[in-house]
Amino acid sequence: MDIGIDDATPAVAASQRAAAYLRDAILSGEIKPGERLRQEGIAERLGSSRLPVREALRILEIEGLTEHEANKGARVPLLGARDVDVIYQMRERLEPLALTESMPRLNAIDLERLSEIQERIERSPDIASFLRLDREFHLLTYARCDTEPLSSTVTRLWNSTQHFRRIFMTLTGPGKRWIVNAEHGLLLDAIRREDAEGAASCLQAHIRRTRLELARHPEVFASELSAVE
Amino acid sequence: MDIGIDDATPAVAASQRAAAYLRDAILSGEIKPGERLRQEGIAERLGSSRLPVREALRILEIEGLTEHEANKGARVPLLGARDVDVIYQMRERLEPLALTESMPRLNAIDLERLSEIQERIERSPDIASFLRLDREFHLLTYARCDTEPLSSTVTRLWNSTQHFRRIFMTLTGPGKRWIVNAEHGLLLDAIRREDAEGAASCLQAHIRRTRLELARHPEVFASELSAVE
DNA sequence: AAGAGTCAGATTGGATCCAACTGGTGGTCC
DNA sequence: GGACCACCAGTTGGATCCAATCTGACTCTT
Repeated sequence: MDIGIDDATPAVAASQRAAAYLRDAILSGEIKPGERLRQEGIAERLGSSRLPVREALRILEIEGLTEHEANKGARVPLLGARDVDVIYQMRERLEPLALTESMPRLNAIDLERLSEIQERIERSPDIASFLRLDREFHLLTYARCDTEPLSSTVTRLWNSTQHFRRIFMTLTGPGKRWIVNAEHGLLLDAIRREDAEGAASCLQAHIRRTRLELARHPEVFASELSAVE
Repeated sequence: MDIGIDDATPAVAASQRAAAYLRDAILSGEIKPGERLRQEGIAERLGSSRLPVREALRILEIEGLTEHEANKGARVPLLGARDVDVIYQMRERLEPLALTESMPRLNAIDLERLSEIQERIERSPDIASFLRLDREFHLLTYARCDTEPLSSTVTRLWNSTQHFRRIFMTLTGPGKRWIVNAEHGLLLDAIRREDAEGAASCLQAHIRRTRLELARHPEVFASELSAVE
C-alpha cells in the first residue's frame, strides 16, 4: 500500500529519534556537561510520551553521553582535569589497537573518503566543522575494526572528550591546526602504504601530543565550574 | 511510623533487583551466550511488570552483559575467538593503567582484604569459587582508580570474558592454577612495595600469558556453536 | 535572626493497556 | 509441485495513569 514517498521520518522508532536528537544536542555543545535532562521537557519537544525518552537516555548512557542516578534522573557527566587526562591515556593505548585491527580491512572507497575528508579538514572554515570532520576522519580509520567492545569503547572515549576539544580549540585559536593537518597527513600516508606499525605509532604520537598540550591549559577545565550553576 | 525492621528487600528499586538477578544469572553461566532474554518471562519470575525488566536489560547492556536489537529484544552477546583475543589485548593495555591510577590510593584495609582473598583463592575448592575470587581480587586492585570511563570499561571487559574463563578452566582442569597463584603473589608483593612500575608489568605479563594460552585452545570457542541453536 | 522540621510542587519509577513489528504456517494460484 | 502472499500467534515498543521519591521554600521555634 504505502508506496508513497516517505513523509519526514516515519520508519525510525521514537526512542531512536529521541536518542539521535539528544546525541546531536550534547555533541554540538547545545547541552553542556553537568546539565540535567528532564524527561518531560524532552518528550514534549519531540511530541512523544516520556517512555521513549527514558529508553533514549539509557542508550546515551551506553555511549557515555549521559549518566544516571536513581530517582534523580540523567545528567551529562561533568569531568575534571584528571578524568580527561586518563581518558587520553586510554585513547593512546586503545586507538592504535583499533587502527591495527581496522587497517587491513579498509577498502578503496574508505581510502578515497579519508583523502576527501582530510582535504575538507584543511579548508574547514570554523571550529564546529573542523571538530565534526576531525571526528569523522579518525572514526572512519577505525570503522572496519568490527569487534566489540573495542569499537564502542573508542566511540565512548571520543564522546566523553568532545566538549573539551571544542573549548580547547576556542581558547587556543586556529594557530595549532597546521600541526594536526601534518599529523593526519603522516597517518594517512602510513595507512596508504599499509604500514600498520608506522600508522599505529603515528597515531599514538598524535594523541600523546594532544594530551600533553591539553595538560598545559588548565583553563579549559576551570571554565567548567560555571556549568554546575 | 515505619521504624520497623526492614522486611526482606523493600528499599531497592525493582529495576535494580531485576538487573542484579540477571547479572548474576549471566555471570554464573546459568544464562549462556547467544541466549535470548524474553521480557515477559523474567518479569513473571520477579513478580513485576515488564517495564523494570526493560530498564534492567539496558543497564546490563551498559555493563556489556547483553546486546539489544530493535523490535527483536535482548541477547547475551556471542563472541568469537578473534573478539576474545582483542578483548584480552584491551585488558593488557588498560588494566595496568587502572592499576597505576588505583595503587597510590589503596589503603591498609584494601591490602588486608587482598591478602585474605589471595589465601582463599589458593584454597578454593571448585572452579566457580576460584573464578569468583579471582575476579574479586583483580577488581579490588582497581577499586580506587575512581575515574570514568576507565573503571566501567575494565569491568565490562571482565564481564565479557567471564564465560570463556569458566570454559577454559573446565577444559584444562586445575593443573595451571599454581601459575596463577604465583603471578598473583608477585603482583601483590609489588603492590605492597608500592612499586607501581613493577606491579604494572607483572599484571601485563599475567594477562598476556593468559591470552596466549587461550589462543592455543580453540576448542574453548568451538563449543560455542551449539549455543546458537 | 538562624536553624530545623514540614509540606507542596516537580520529577522519576512502575503498572496496565494498546499498537507495531517479527517469524513462521498454511493456502492458493500459476 | 513450487513460489508467493495473506494471516496469526508471540514479542517488543509506546501511551497513559498512578505511586514513590526528591527539591526547595516556608514556617515555627528558640
